[in-house]
Order: sequence, then structure tokens, then C-alpha cells
Amino acid sequence: MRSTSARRRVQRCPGLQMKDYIHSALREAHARCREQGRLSAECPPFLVEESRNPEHGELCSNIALAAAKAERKAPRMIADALLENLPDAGRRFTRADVGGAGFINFVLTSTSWHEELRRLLAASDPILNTSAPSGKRIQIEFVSANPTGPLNVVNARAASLGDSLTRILRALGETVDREFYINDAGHQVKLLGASVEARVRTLAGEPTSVPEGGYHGEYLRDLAAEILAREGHAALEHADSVEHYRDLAVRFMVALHRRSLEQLGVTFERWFSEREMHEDGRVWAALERLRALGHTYRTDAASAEDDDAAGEAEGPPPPTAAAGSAELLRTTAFGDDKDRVLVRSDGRPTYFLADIAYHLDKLNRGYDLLLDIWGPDHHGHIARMKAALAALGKPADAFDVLIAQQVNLIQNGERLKMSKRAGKFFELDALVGVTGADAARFFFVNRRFDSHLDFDVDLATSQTQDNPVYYIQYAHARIASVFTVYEERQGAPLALVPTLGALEPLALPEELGLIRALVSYPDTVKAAAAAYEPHRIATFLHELATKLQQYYQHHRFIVEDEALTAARLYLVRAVQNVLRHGLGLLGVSAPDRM
RNA sequence: GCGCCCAUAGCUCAGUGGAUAGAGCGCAGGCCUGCGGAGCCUGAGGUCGGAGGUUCGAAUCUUCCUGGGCGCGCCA
Repeated sequence: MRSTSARRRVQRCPGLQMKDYIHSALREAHARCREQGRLSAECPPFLVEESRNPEHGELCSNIALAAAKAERKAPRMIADALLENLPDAGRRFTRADVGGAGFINFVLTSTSWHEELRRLLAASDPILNTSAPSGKRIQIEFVSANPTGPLNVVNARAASLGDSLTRILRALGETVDREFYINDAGHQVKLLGASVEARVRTLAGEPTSVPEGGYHGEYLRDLAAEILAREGHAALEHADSVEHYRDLAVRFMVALHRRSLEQLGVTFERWFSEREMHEDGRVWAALERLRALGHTYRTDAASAEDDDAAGEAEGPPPPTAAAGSAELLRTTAFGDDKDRVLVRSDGRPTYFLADIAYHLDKLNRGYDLLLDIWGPDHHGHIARMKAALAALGKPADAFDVLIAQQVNLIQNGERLKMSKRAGKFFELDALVGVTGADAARFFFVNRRFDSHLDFDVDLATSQTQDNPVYYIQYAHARIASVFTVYEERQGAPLALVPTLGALEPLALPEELGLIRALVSYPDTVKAAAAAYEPHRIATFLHELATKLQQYYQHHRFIVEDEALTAARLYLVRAVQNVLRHGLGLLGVSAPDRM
């Protein structure tokens, strides 16, 4: 299968980034110290990062602390030795000194920050493609809800997470496809078909009750009316009526899901049918693979009472089926705490076997990394799925599961209870209808996915400063508005890329602080990608918007001094670019006007 | 009983082994003739659930305990 994610072409940034510059200067200093015999061990891995506390300079490194153990020397002594040997060919920093436990702190020249800003503005993309993509083909499977009812808020959370991860990974040059697994085989969808049939018959004047355990939702009434209108009484004459209605119902429900997800701005490269896998033999093929590898075994024949369910399996029967005995996979040999059934004693495959076949199918399609997002009620399945793939000889790092935890809805400061009355609110459509897609997307990825989420519906709906998504969007719109004013007065837009000299007037702490924040953006995105945590971007954007608002509050951008005006506008344009880019990674719009 | 997730300010939550643990809301007090006040500033508020361990250094890693959520089917 082809990748639909076109590898983004990103302009490589000219010049060396400051952190890289300091990193290599420190490595050089380390090498010199070794030549002088002041240090003996290999250079350890170390970090160069932003200082949190302004008293600790602008950037800092833990190299001396990292080296302390191997050198058996106090970190401060090592730091002093490194400082004496620290090169600065580019004259990029004005101060480098040792603080605290042995950190080396750096204060950069303003010009260094101006360079950074110019590099940002010159690049076509704020990520700058500084990281090397893994080259892996990645597939993220999420939502994959049963087609028996409407999507709910947990599905919405999983959708927001999966889609944002896709956008983040793609922004870093990775190849990613999104997939939705449709559970259109088995008992539940058959029951769905029977429920629809009962509705159609009732509407046609043949009162029929919905079967035991069937589905009663309003949405099925709509479908039944549609079927009757289209097929008339012929609808009642089908020989395989349950299958007929099942197929119609599944198609209807999948379309409903697709529409709900599109409303949230989430689309998939592929919708994968479980039933097709049963029908064309891929499920039994997976079983045969496991058999051939010697990882399956049979239980003793079961009692005769199970027999009445036999023969209901979809697709061809299992090869060499042994009537009356179940077939299990020895998952305990691969870290599971219990062996798991693959084929029931009546000959039907379990959901687990189909799932194994599905994951095998994904790997056969050429994916190197499968990322599944599951609900909290499925975490018990991780061990068995990993065991199954290990049994098939697949590498352990080819499959990972993220558990998106439950969602509590908060309204009027109180937790909404799941009930018939409130139930509607737990549906994706109802929630998004109230909050809008932007707020929903932002709130769903504003927290770590593995914590329970308290979703404050009132806050998400409010158009005030308290609502973080509006606060961030507002910062973006405000910048757009500044440019409108500037262009009206100036009669011409600002040139696209400034000269270094044009940024010279930027000297305020707020200004250099904003540049520092912008420079750290690519690291934030990389960290979010590595940990599969989009919420890091949400946090970053809120901090950046805050810095912008503070700057705006205290300083006018458009002033008498034309050179100063231009410099400030270049700065806020870079801020605007990063805000727009970051919001885009979360699937949230960046409006120019609100 | 076993397994997974969680526990950080009054509330909701950030915090890739680093320095004095941060933000928003709430609370107390201040700031508006301006490019969008849908804003900004100051302050109070913490034994990072508890106890050991590893480490030069632990909210972060590890063990145990406590409390909360979820899961332990030949259901999906």
C-alpha cells in the first residue's frame, strides 16, 4: 500500500543552531582537557537546554555533572577545567560561568538571538527539519468503535489524540497512516441487523420486538424508515434477512461514525473491515501460521451442549477443525499470564484470533511500527497481543499501545453522571455541537492521555480569557490585526525575510525571551513525538501566548521609529507562525479574526 | 487475589535524573484615553499520598504500603 502522507519538503536551516553550537564547543573543550590530562574518561552524553531561572543564564549544560562519576572528581572542578578550554569562534556568548552544583551557564549575545530569529523567518517551516526522520512506516489505529452505536467522548478523545500524533509525526518527516478497524463481524453486528429488521417490520405494520440484548437507539429508527422507503415491502422478503439488515446497518453506522469524526476534523487513510478478513481466509491463515510455529494446542473435547452454536462461523470453516475442542495460543510462553483461546469448541474464531490476523495483516502491508490507541477497558489485552506478535516472530518494538483514559464531563462545576437523560451528552456529536471542534480538539489533547480527563464543558464553550484555546487563538488574531493596521499605515507589507541588521533593535528582555521560546519549539515538538504526548504542545502554546500578551501589554509594536517597528513586527510574525503551526498540529484553527 | 493507569497549591493540571517544583482557575490587592481589556502586574498558598532503596543529585528510577479508576470470558 502506498503512503498517503507525502513527505514534507522542508528547507534546511542555514547556520548552526545555538544549542548545537554550544554542544560542540563543550565537546571540543572536553577533548582539549583530555589532551592536557585534566580529564581522562570519554565525553559522556550531556544536555544543553534553556535555563529555567534567569539567574542561571539563558542556556545551561549539565556536562560537568554527567562527567563527574567517570572522572571521580567534583563537578565544579570539571566545569572550571572545561571553561578554561571553551572555544567561541563565533563569539556567540557574552558569559559562560559555573553555577550551583556545577552547571555551566551561558548568556548569549543579542546578535546570536537575532540570528536565531532570522533563521526562523527564513525557513519555510518552524520545525526546520532538524531531526532525522526514522524512515519507518508508521500506522496509527484508533477509535475502531463497534458499529452498533454512536461515537462517545472517549472515542472523541482517542480520535483527537491519534490525529494529533499523526500530524506531529508527519511534521517531523515521518510517514504515518491512520486506520479505523471496523468490527463488522460476529454476534454484536448480527444482533444489530436483527434489531433493524424488527424496526422495519414494526414500521411495515408487522409489530416485532427487538431481540434480547438488541439495540434500541433512535438512530436505528431513522435507518429503518429509510430502508422501508427505499425497498418497500420487498424489504421483508429477503431470504438472509438478518445478514441483509446487518450489512445495511453497518454501512449506515460507519457512515455515521465517519461524519462524526469529520466534524471533529479527523479523517482516516483507511477503514478496515474485519469481516473481509474472515471471508477471504486471512483469519484462518493467521491460525495456520501459529500452528506451524507450534504455539497452539487443543483442549479436551467439550460436552455436547455447545454444539447448537456450531456452523455459524462466517467464511470458510477452519482447516482441520476438531469438533468439540477449543484451540489455544500459548501466550504464557511470551509473557502473558494465561493462555488465550483462538478457536472456540464450536469452531468459531475468537475476537482475539481476528485481531492477531489484523495486526499480522498490517505488518504484511509493510508497516514497521503499529501504534494502537485503545480505551481503558482494553488494557488487559496488551499482554496477549504482544505475546501473539512475539509468537509470530515479530520484533517487540513493532507494536505499541496507548491507553486513552476515561473522560468525565463537568458542567456547572459538577461531574455529569452517565444516565438516560445525560447520556446524549456523552456522544461525540452532542459535545462537539456545543463546544465546537476547536475547543473539543484542544481540550482532549491538553492533558496527558493516560490520566483521567475532567472536561469542563462550560469552560470549553466560553469565549473568554479563561478558555485556553480562545486565549491562544486570540493571541494569533491580535497579531494578524497588528499587521492589518501596519499595512494600512505603511501602504505596503513587511518584507518576507529581514536582514540581520533589521533585527538589531530587539533588545528588551521580553523580546529576547520570546525568541528563546520560539527557538525551543522544535524541541517541544520532538519531545511530544517521542513520548506520543501532544499535550506538551498545548502547554507550550499557552506559555507562548502568555509571553506575547505580556509583551503586547507593555510595549507598542507600531512606533515612531520605523526600524524598531519593523524589528518588532518580524518578531511577532515569527510568534504568529509558530502559534499557527502548533495549533495546526493539534487540529485547531488559527483565525485572523475572532 | 492478580494485572494496568493515576496520586504535585483550595480546584484542574504541567514538570525528557538536575539549581529556589511551575501554569490556569479561585482568593487578596493594583493597572484601561493607545496596534483588539477576550488583557496586564503584585501577593498569599506545597513535608510532590506515605516509608525504604539506587544516585554527587529523585516529583521523576526502584521496592513496599495507602487511596482512587479500570481490567481479569470459549464476549467484542
